[in-house]
Amino acid sequence: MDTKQRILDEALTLFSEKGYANVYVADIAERVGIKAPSLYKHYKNKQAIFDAIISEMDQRFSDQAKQLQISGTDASVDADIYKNISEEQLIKIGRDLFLYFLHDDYTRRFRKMLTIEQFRDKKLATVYQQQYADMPLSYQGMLLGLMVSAGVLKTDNVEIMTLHFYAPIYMLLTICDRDPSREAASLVTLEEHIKQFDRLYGREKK
Amino acid sequence: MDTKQRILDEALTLFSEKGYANVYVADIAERVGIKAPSLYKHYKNKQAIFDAIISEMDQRFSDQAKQLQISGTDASVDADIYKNISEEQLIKIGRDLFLYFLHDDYTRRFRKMLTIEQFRDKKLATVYQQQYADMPLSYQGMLLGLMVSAGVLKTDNVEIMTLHFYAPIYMLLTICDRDPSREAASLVTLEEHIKQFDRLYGREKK
DNA sequence: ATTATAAGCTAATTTGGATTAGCCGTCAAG
DNA sequence: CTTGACGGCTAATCCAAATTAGCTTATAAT
Repeated sequence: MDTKQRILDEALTLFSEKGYANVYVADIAERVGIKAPSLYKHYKNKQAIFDAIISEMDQRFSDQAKQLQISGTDASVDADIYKNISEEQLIKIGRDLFLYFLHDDYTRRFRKMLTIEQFRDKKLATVYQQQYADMPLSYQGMLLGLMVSAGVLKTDNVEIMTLHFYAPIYMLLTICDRDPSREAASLVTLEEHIKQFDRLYGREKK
Repeated sequence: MDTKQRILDEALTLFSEKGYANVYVADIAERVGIKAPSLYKHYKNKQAIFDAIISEMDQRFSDQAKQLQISGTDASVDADIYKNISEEQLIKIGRDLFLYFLHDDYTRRFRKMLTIEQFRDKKLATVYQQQYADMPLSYQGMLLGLMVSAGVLKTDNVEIMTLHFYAPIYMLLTICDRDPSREAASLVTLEEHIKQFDRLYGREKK
């Protein structure tokens, strides 16, 4: 990774831990292994570093959205995948979503930074909203909707069902962001959550 | 309210909107209607203002915890209140919880400030965790547990049931914090959530 | 009445941290 | 081989904000 990119990377790490205002350009430089004034060979000023992070994020997120769109259409094409989905597979979906959000380095740092900065900038609030509320809900909603069509799950309100699926995952995620030592316990809870979800919405009632 | 208290109040408002580092003592002073140097007649420095807010918060929260403890014990004494609880009453419980968290001025500002500062200070993360995750879960868990005992709700895992009740409320709350214009829609969703919750866990399956 | 204290003000002062100036070595293109 | 762009450095400089100094007024206690 070249210096210009490493600056973004280290800056993002620091911003996600302390917030923009509490990070000194000297800190960023030190982590990159250069002196503060050298940063200015790459970016006009501190704000420009932040802006570059945001536009990189925009890029990644829109790429990702496209990917989801595609895999979304693909998924609806061979919807019969979901006909015979098992509880284990449902657990896997939830667990993968959770662990991706929690461990993917970029995602995790972006989310934490957005968490800190969301109230200062309406745009950031909107990005957060889309990325961690609206988009997961609509994407998961589509998947679960397929399962409803396939008859694996049953409900007359897919939206609320999706909320019931995703909100606990989201909440556990914010808990682990705040205190990573709770990850193990959260994974157990997550699994129980999905089992219960499956029992509640699955065709067979016990 | 005397000046000393008004300083805390205005500082909290500003901290909850911009975060500690982005608030200037001159801003706080202006809102109080005095000049910045006069603040120092009341507090040693900016940090002391923040600390005073935190210790006031500690106080309020521990008072509140005591209250809940008491009303908790009371509630279990006359547990039969919950025998005949209706769907409307369940909705009211969720709605009241949601609107209290969302509109109570102190609670709302504290929560937003904690949201911003949580990653900088382990103690703040812990307070957030207790206040908006663990305590609501244990308190609501107790209430729902009573309803299970009373036979109104049915589950073999009260903890997960409580998560299913509370996590959507929590998520809608963070959505509204981020964008208050979504409050109306969130209230509708909230109501549907609880109706569905009641159907899922209620004794009568439709 | 006198004085002490509280609480405000204006005018410095201090300071931390971002930014700029200007110099130097390296290396690729001509 | 030489030049110019790139990316680094040290040593200023600048500036916004926190904080301090020191004066003033009001009020309450002696």
